Amino acid sequence: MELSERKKKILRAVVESYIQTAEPVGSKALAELAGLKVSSATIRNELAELTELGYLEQPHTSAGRVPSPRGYRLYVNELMEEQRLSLEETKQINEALHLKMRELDKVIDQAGRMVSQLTNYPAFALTEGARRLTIKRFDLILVDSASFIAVVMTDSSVVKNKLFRLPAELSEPQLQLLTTLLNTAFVGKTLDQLTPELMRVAEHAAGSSYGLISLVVSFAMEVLDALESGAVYTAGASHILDHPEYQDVGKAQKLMSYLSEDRSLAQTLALPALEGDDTKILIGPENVADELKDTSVVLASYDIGDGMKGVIGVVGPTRMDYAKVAAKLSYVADGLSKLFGQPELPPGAPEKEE
Amino acid sequence: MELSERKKKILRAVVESYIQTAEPVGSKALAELAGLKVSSATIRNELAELTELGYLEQPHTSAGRVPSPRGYRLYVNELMEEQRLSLEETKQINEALHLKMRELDKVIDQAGRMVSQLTNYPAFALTEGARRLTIKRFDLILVDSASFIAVVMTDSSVVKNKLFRLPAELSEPQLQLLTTLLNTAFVGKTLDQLTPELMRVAEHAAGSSYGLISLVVSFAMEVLDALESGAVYTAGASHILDHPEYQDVGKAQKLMSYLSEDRSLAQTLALPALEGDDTKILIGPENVADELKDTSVVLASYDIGDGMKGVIGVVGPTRMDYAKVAAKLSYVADGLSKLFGQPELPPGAPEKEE
DNA sequence: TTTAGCACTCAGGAATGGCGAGTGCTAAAC
DNA sequence: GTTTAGCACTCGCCATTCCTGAGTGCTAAA
Repeated sequence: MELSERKKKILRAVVESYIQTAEPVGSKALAELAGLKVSSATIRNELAELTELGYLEQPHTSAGRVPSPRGYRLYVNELMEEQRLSLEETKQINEALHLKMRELDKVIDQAGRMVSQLTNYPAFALTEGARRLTIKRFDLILVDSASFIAVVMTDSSVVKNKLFRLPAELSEPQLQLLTTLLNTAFVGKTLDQLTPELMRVAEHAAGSSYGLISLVVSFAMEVLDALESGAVYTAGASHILDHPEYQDVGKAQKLMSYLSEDRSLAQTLALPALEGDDTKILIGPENVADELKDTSVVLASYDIGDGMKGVIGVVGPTRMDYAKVAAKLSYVADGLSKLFGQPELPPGAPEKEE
Repeated sequence: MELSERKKKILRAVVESYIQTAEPVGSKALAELAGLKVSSATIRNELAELTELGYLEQPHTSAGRVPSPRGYRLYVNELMEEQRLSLEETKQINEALHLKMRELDKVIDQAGRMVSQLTNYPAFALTEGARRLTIKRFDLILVDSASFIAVVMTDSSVVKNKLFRLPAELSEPQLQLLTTLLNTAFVGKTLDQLTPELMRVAEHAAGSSYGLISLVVSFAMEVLDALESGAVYTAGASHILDHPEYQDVGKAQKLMSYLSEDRSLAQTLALPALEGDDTKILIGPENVADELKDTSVVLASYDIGDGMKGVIGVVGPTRMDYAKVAAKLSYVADGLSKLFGQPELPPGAPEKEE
């Protein structure tokens, strides 16, 4: 059954007022607020029906009404107006995203922090790890006679490095030899294929090199493993204390400790978000995780190129300003996608804006 | 005036009991607990004197005693027994430190998290940034015909990289030329010396290369800047909610927001800690920062080689288990120093244990 | 110097009562 | 049929009061 226009209008007013004040809203306040030219009594009747239909709840008999999860759902689906960000906000976001050294993990971490700051809710960002990666190239750079840096590049174009200090001297030619050896024996192999036997063979070919091959390959394996298993960043957990629903320290603590468990976050939240393309909103009991049953989550996914995806999201009380949060979040997610897709333009070249 | 043995014994018992229970401790409980063969009345007299001397405080007339900051100070200086870590704990710490890819920032971040988890207090770790750094070497690696990776190495042997995507093709010889150019013109220069003019000259010498020189040098400048200004990592802020002194959400929030301000953390806490070598304990009002006046901080410094230092620390209520925290913290700090000083041993080589 | 005894203090919890916001229902008005 | 005014009723919140018990300081005896 479709709700009458007036009921919708009232429901919307209840939700928006409650989002602002965190106080149950009564018939009298609504009569003034909702732009309807009816008395509080009429509104009371409507409220009673909306309550019966399950869109509103009453904390106790003599209190005003509060939206139920179902009420929020209806609001989000049908009544909420898409929020446009101000020019200033978009500018701010763009700048923040383009700033700083652009290493994959740094940017994503940064984006999470930014979203948290922007919305005043805790935020998280995660990258999916799924595809089997391989090493595309090894480089060894001599630092001084007793140390060198190994640079490995994966086929997803991520580069990681590590400094190795040696117990003995090493010459440039030796290093060259090692490099060639590494590049012929280990490039293009997945994690499983980098077997101990393979290492032993290569080690043998290298002659007396203090087991350097194994060291570098182990490092490469660590890199592959870390990338394939994805990463989780959280930021701004302390923001939950800003909101009156978490005056109860126990509640706040529960949510916080949930947020700091990277693994459960990834598993219970990443899955639903990666399916659709759009922004997703999960309201209270719609969440799978028990810890989030009275919490809402707004999610947006982004592309990091190469077919891989990530999710960025915000957690807050069900009384969350969904319109604003969703707008900001999806703008940031789009920004991330573009960032990873777009070629690096030299400063002189014409820039594309939209 | 030196305190009598008995007074010390009582003070110590008060501190330790209060650390455990967070409840003011009364004369009767002390009579049983403190291993003294005197009655509660005697203890009352002693307590009264200790209170007069400023080592204890009374929340209100009819409550037990609580250590004052001065009491804690005496406890820390003279009465506290150094805590030895269990073998299991040291093992756990060592493993955690040696795990994972060993990039400077990752390790330090990791160490902070570990300390927080180990102590159940919020922790932070920061690296000092002071010395003027220079770039020691540039490497450009072709990824495919339209992108390359720039690898820069500083004279402190830190390596950072960034992927550049180009709007046009680029060949291996071109890249070689650029590399040589970069290495002759910009190596050994400090941040200030990397002037726009210098860049323009080099750009000219490179001919038509889409302003790539500037791009790479800008990146190098970002790297230098980031390294010179140091970094701050915080972890486990949510742990403050575990402790009853922060049942008051307002207090918790204040401390949390202080902890998330990297800058003030670095300035007000780093300075005192970097002077001495040992573990430092700052109790309540001994802290410079107003936000920490009723909070204690335990600090330990570590070496990251090359004359540079860092600080790792823990924040908690004055009722903190100083002995345990200090032990763990200094163990981790030592571990870090060793980690950065020690050569990388190949797996076959004999390992030194202590 | 230590101890037992005792009157005193005061925070914290339970019990009480008034207040007011908000409701549901009824009956009249549109 | 819908809307409105009126009114009795409910119940959370707040302030007040009272009571209890832990812990104290003081005094006088051991």
